[in-house]
Amino acid sequence: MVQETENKLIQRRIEKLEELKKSGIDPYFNGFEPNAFAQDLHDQYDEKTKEELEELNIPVKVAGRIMAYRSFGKAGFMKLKDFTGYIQVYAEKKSLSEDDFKLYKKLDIGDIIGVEGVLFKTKTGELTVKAQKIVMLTKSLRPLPEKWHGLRDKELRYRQRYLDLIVNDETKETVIKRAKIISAIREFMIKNRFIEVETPMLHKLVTGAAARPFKTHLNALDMDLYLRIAPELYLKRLVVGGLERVFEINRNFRNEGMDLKHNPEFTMMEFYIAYKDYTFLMDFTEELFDYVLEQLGVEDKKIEFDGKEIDFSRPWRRIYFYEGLKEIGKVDDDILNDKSKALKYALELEKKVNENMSHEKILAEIFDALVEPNLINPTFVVGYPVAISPLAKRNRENPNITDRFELYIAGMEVANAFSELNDPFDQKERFLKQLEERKKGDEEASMYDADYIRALEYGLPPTAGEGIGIDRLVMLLTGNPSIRDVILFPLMRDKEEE
RNA sequence: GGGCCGUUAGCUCAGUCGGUAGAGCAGUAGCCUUUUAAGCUAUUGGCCGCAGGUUCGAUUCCUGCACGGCCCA
Repeated sequence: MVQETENKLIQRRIEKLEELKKSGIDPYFNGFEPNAFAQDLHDQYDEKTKEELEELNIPVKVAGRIMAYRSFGKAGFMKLKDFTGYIQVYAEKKSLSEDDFKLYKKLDIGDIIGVEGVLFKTKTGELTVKAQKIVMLTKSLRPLPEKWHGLRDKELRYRQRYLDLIVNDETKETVIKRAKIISAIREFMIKNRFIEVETPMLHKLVTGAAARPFKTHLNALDMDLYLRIAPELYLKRLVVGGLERVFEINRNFRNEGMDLKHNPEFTMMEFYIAYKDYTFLMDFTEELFDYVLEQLGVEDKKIEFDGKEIDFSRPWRRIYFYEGLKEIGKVDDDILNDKSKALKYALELEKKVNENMSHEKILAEIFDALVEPNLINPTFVVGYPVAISPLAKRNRENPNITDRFELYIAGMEVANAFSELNDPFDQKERFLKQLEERKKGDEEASMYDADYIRALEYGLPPTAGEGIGIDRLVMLLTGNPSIRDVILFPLMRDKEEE
């Protein structure tokens, strides 16, 4: 329900809109094209002196939203915002037609206008457009948040992101930086001869990660489907098909809780490269980050995140999973060796575990609680147990662990990678093991994918694959400790409205 | 899922030891031709998140609910 007073503020603007129409002005006029953007004008002319600008007498056409309006009788200033930045406009009676001056006096903060005029510098040296013509382009009917404090309410910022973007420049900067990060990643992949592909979002089977899926239904075929939790098996099918270097940057959907680090839909890059193994991926990941940091202009390889300094200088720390538990988690040997002791310990840590879980899965929960938060600088955790790595290749020396790593930064899991299991017999066994886990109540366990086994029987070359959580990477590089601040429209509960 | 905190004008926030509210900005009416959160004068604007309880009386106290934030799982 629109509040009574808000109604009045809107009502007043609707009246202004009607007045405009009456005086023959189209409040949604689409015939004005700017020939300059705010930031470009500053870049080109900020260095020029007042006198030089007067001499040059440069005509410009700018357009944007009115963010500030300061008027005194027969003249005034407006701050106009376009997608590049801000440019000030000076409107004075003697430089405008009578109609345009009248229009100027009726403008509201939030209106989108076009201005034709010449550049000059004010007393205080600010580059400004002296208006000779003002055109109403879009009348704004709702009042903007306050100019000084802006929009602070996180709930409103997420629900009405358009408003957040109008008012809070940091939000726009995060969006732009996110785009830059993704472009840099894409460039790096393409430079390394990867091919970008898109694989299905609608899956018949839940595979490729340990997570609960969203269910949906295709009416035409009366078929139940799942939104994908990972593209993994499709991408590896492509490697079987001879696309030896593929990557996909796209959304995954996981039906699980939401918090600072989780949104039900999130963006991930997965990539696969034939004839390489997981040790290659560690080096490659370091190079990728190097490239992205370079593109962002981070020269010292250090960033600050959530009050912590994070140093991306190479090489990054590498530690075995079991070693991490012992050395960082201070977990005793008998917990590592005895499932019942591990279970008891995990319960003491208030983790959601039960006796149906494998020993390794319980250890992974303990790892989450005790080791993960302490991995601040980039750290590769290597050698995850087979039992919790159903798609990873076994280590040759120790068949109980896999050639797999996870990358942790600032206490967050940022990447997961391994040498791909390409032995169809072993893969079949692992799938069957997962089915058992499912029967025991593990809803996150993988389903059996027979077609994928068939693909492996044709032959998957030795391949290394990795997934990198893009949202978390963007969080790190933009300094936002909440995933909701790097996703434009994070999922929100419905709020009762009208 | 549990704990703590928040929800008051369009926005940012005060406040009421229980007697139905206030500022700044925005708006409106004036004055003002180089402002930078422009200034000055006057002024409009409130189901104090929703529902119930206690009370002569609740925006305030209690309970429940909704939404959000933080912490834990």
